[in-house]
This record gives sequence, C-alpha cells and structure tokens, in this order.
Amino acid sequence: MKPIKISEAVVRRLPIYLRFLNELSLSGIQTVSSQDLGEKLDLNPAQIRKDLAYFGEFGRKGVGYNVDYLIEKIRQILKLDKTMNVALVGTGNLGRALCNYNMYIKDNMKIVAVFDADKGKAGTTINHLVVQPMSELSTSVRKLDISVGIITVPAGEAQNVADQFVAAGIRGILNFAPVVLKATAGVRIHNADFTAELLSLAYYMDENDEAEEGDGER
Amino acid sequence: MKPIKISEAVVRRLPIYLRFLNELSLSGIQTVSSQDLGEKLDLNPAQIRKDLAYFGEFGRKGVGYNVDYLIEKIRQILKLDKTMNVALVGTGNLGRALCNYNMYIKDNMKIVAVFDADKGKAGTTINHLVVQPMSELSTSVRKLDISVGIITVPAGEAQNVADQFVAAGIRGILNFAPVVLKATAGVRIHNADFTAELLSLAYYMDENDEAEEGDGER
DNA sequence: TAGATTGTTAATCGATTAACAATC
DNA sequence: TAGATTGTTAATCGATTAACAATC
Repeated sequence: MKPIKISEAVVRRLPIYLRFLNELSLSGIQTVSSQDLGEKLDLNPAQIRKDLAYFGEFGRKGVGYNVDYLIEKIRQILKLDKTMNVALVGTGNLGRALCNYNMYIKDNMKIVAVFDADKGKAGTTINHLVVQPMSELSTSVRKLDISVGIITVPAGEAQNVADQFVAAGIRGILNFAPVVLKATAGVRIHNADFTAELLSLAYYMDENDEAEEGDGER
Repeated sequence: MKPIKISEAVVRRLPIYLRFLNELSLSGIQTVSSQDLGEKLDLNPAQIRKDLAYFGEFGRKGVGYNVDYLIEKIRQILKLDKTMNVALVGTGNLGRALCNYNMYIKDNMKIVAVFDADKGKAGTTINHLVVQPMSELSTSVRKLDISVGIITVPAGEAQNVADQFVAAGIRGILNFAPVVLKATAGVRIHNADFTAELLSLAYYMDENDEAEEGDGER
C-alpha cells in the first residue's frame, strides 16, 4: 500500500517495545508516553515516536499511547496475529532447551517439529514432540505448514541444514550455530549467536573502570 | 596509547572474523585477502580492511593477511589471550545447556560457578560444577576472580540478578532474559535475546516472495 | 615490471536526535 | 486556556562504501 522501506534497526526494536508494553498491560497501566518508554528501554523518545510513526498514527497528542492498542498494532506489524509454525533441527542441549522453552506462546510462534541427523535419536520425545530423522524434513515442513526453521546443530553442519530448510520452502531461519550462513535471497536469516556476544563482551572488560562510557579523552 | 574510539559495530564483527580465520587455519590456509573474507562473511572488503586498520597494520599490500598472525592479533584485541572466568545464574533448561556447552574453551572463557535462587537446587551438579545458592554469589565471584556473569533466569528476576552481579564487582553481563537491564556505567551488558530475534524474523515472513531484498519499487 | 591488495581518505548513505508546529 | 505529548521535518551524527595512492 504505502511505498514503505522500514529499516532493519526499526524492526528489531519492535519486539522490545512489545514486551515492555505487555508488562505494562499486565500491571494495569493503560497509557504510556514515548518519554516513559524511552526511560525504561534506554532509548531516545524521539526515536520511539519515529519508529512507531512509520506504521501509522498510534498515539494521541498531549496524551500518549494507549497500551493495549499499541500492543495490538505492533503484533499486527510483526505478523504475530497469525500462528507461525516452527521446525527445529539439532536436539543437543541447546535444542532441547529451546523445545522446552514454551516460546511465550502468546506470540503465536510454536515449535511443531523436531529433527536430528543422528538416526539413533529419531523416535525419542522432547516436550511431547517426537524427534524425526532428517529424511522427513521436507515432507513435514510442507505438511505442517512450517515457515520458520531453527538451527541448533554444530557449526560444521549448519549450512547443510540451512540448505535443506530452504529447499523445503522455509522463509526464515534462526541460526544458533556460530557460522555465517548463505541462503537464497527471499529467505531471511537471523543469528542468535551468543558465543559472538560473549567474545565481543570480553573486549570491554578492562581492569580499571573507565567510568563514562565514551572515550575518556583525558 | 592511541586516542582510539572504536565503534561497537566494529567490535561486534571481530568475533566473526576470528571464527572464520580459525576455520581457515585449521584447513591449512595461510593467507587471506579482504576480498576472500568479504565473500565468505557477506561483508564489504573495504569494511573489513577498515575494521582491522583501527588496530594496526596487520596485512601486506599485494599479498593479504597472514591467517595465524591475524588470529593472534584479534585474540589480543578481544582480550582472549588471558583467561576470563564466568558465572552463570539460573539453572533452567537454557542455563544447563550453556553449562554443558563447553564454551569453545580455546577462547579462554570458562564458566566456573553456577547459582540458582531455588535452594532445593543447591548442591546438585551440572557438568562437574556444584550449583550454589545465591547467598554465595558475592563471595564466589571475588574468590574465583569472576569478571563476567551470564543471566538465564526468568525475565522478572533478571534485574535483581544483574544488581547482585554488579554489587559483586562483575564487569560484563550476558543477558538471556527478555528484558532491558539497567546497570551502572562501567558494567557492560550484552543481550542474547533469541525471542526478540524470532519475533523480528516474523516481520519478514510474507507469503509471496519479494525476490530482491530491497523495496521492490516496481 | 605487472598484478594484486592493503591502508586510508573522501563520498555516500543511513540512522539518531533535536526541535517544533499541531493538537489533544 | 495551559500543559503535555505526538508526528514530522531538519540537523547531526555515525557507519559503510568507493576510490586510489602506496607498496609488496
């Protein structure tokens, strides 16, 4: 409809907004200003207003945003108003943890199929889901109308799994393996790569406190 | 020494470089160009050269970068050349998975203490580590010279844990809980928030393929 | 020497922030 | 009406990319 070209940075903030708004809603708060949001989420209020304004006029001047209305709108924007089925490959520690995580189901994203390359694991059960062999992937993805794949296999196998996901018609991948994956244009890949987060965290650890976050010029 | 003001974006790419260089090294490749790296990591070669140049002149004109030398340098920059001890709080599925993950130990980051608020869990063992009650946190952090904390507790408890980490003198936090944490300046917080990744992934899932990644103007 | 590739400057692009008119 | 806060434009800031001289 609109010419829209929403930046990735904006989209990444929407879930942050959504989560905090949910908290507010639960505690019975009905209205919130960009000021309030900014303080709680450590963001500039102008940025929040601008982010939201890309998608419509959700606030009321002089008043702020209606919490429940904004929740509804953001869920629509993120397409969380329809169920999205998810497949997971790799039933190691991390994969099993995710299966048991119960994906804040209110978000309508649900792991409905689990796979492992180790045929010995096929048939075992994780959180009521039967582990399937990789040979079933393509069929199950289609049958269960799965659009998102989660990869929790070792780095060396991740690209292969990604390829199989893509071939099966999956539209988005959440990759936990510490590798840069290649995929066809049109398939979106997000990385949940905590080892990289941990390593870059190390950079900022120095013995002496640099107090201010910037460059201590003096 | 230098006036240095390295951007966060640059630091976040260093682990990505490092990991791929490790792969190259393992397969016996001794030299790599920014061109090669760029292709494999989906980054602009100029960006890679610029990133590295912030820290020194690591390459040779007309030749490229020596893989092992560059690995060594990046490890120094990220301070991975000295051991860094890590504490983890929250022994749910995710916490246990991380404890068993064996943190590519070559990176010199190691989980050396595990805590849980549930006193019933104190004394149980995860991957050779005895779970401690929260009351021990401060003492253990100091005794074991722990500088990084990992938070894998439910959202509602995360800020409290973060506060205890900060009070105990921890310098960096890797937060898996889906909340925005506040910490004193000087304590660095990185988020490993895969639920947010998953929700923002949903935004990009539409039925019909939009082929090109940009805005299909036509 | 000819070819390749770095380090770095300048140009471009994009994202954040400030400021303010509109308006509830 | 006076006060508050949005939506939005303009200004600023920062990050990416192109281009190329230096040089291996």
